[in-house]
Amino acid sequence: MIVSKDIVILSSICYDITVKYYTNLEIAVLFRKMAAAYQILDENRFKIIAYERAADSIEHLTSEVKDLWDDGKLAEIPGVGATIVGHLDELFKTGKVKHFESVMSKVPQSVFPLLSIPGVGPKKAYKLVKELHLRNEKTAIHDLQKAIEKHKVEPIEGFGQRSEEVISENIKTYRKGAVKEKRIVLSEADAIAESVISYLHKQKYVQHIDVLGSLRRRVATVGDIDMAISTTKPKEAITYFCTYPHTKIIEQGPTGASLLLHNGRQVDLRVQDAQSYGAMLQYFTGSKNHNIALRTYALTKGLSLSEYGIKRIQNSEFRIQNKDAKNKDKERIKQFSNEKDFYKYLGMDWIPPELREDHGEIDAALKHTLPNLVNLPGIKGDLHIHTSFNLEPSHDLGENTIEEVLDRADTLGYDYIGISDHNPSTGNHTDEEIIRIMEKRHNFYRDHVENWNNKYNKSIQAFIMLEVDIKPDGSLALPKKAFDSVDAVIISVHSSFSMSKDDMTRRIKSALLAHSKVKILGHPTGRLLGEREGYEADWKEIFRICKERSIALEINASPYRLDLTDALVYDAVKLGCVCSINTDSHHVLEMGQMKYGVSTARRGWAQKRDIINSFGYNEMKKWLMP
DNA sequence: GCCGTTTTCGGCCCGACTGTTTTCAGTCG
Repeated sequence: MIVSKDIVILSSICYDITVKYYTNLEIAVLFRKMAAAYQILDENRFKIIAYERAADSIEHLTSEVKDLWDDGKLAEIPGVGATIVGHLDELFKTGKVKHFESVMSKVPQSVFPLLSIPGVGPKKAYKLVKELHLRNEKTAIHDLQKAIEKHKVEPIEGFGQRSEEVISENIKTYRKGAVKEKRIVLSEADAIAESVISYLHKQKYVQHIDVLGSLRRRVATVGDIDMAISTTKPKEAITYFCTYPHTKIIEQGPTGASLLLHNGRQVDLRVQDAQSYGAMLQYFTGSKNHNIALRTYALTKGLSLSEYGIKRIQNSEFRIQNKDAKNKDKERIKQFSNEKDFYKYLGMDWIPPELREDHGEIDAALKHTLPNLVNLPGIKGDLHIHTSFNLEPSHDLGENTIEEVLDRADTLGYDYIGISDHNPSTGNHTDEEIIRIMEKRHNFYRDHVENWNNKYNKSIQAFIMLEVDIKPDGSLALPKKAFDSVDAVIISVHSSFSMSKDDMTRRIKSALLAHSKVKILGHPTGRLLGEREGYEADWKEIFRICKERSIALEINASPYRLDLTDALVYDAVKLGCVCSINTDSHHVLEMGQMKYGVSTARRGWAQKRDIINSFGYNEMKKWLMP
């Protein structure tokens, strides 16, 4: 979950520097700084929450706030009301917000870097800055460490010997870079989770194990790995969990424990008995915003939700009176052994974890209009596979032969595949050479696929496709005549990523219109998780053309890409576009990564009808080669 | 400061843990 911690990652973006263009992330950071400042100034806590909400919501937006401002649509952002619209207006017009400046002037800037230390929030940071006279924003953490060495923190009111030690330790953790900033991709998180799960399964008193949090929701990147078990022996289970190889026990209590593993990842375990396991799953799956929305709704029905179950409340006064009568409350709590019943009790359908982001799923669950999401068994083929056939491309060849690819497709139960090697390099060949290579390739695949099917008495169909580069000017890196040797093509950007939004939009648009055999736009945003942000483009415009020309948007299933992103899948599907979930495999093992693309599609509310490779072969052929 | 599922005022999610405390504040998820 996003907390004020990432304020410091961008500490170079000082609020008072006047810049003309603010990115969403910069605005989110600015708002979180405002929330922290308000906390220090003891402002109304709901105002603080409002700024944090607005920051979250802006950070996860698919369009740029600046563009919404241009279109006068700022108020459509959830959590952004009249006041913040006014502030953003001022920010975009003048590069600053007078009200923010006046608030910031009351708070020493050196508190903000301290917020990146785990366990240090705005209040503690402020106290430390004030008592220790930490005036320099750039050296604040270093200066704090020095003060700790001289034991100057211990005597400060509200601190003590133990907190001095803890802060010192946490500064070291932060310095090592072990703190949250580095999220990992789903496949890595899966591997860690599987290892812990098999370790826990060795104990017979462990009944159920489930992965929770962002990993269960299949978010593209994961911070902590959350899991839950139901057991008859909670105490033993937690003690046993803490024997899993680790560098540090971060926390250990009667309801769970957190470990820091050798690889720097944190694993949180929650423990519950079987009767309340459903409520626990629901609660720790999140997202935070989904749970807040769900609880807000429940309150209107006089119900209060927690990880233990659901209890009836009369009014808020009653709640306060009963705060100390906790045990009594627990007796009256309605327990749920599974999630379905939990949601049912609230009058709604069970919500698939991938949808739990407070994007309208609660409303849909109440009205019984949740989408029937696409799933892995519904996938009939993979249209983006590279083989080792050497057509002298400008990018990587695949590592396996067409036969090995067909073997694997058979194992995966596919009806068809698309062979989509990179186009022959244009620099090293004349057009005539490329046309000859492409003809040779076509015959090669036709013969080899037929032979393979005859040999094994199978009937896997292969579309002979190609992944063609979109050149910087928007033309395609394949001579017109060479299109005769393919059934259809995927077009992708593989170079010149840093272009202006307008230029990139023009480039992609012209490539989409370049040839009638263009049927798929490959990894549309070009992002590489943890390495490269996707480029910007006018997606609405691109989606519009794709819909018009019957071109699918690829959901590239590589866990390092997941591109289209979930949020853009949502937009695309809503506009009536179709998508194609492809693995872009360069090795047959990667063909197993289809599940990551499927979960991304599900997070984008995609149904079977929105995904072309859930079509059977005949329908697919009709769509791909009209 | 937001928002309307009790709709333009009066609410706003809930609990665990930690450390410094003797009933609570701060932080976290």
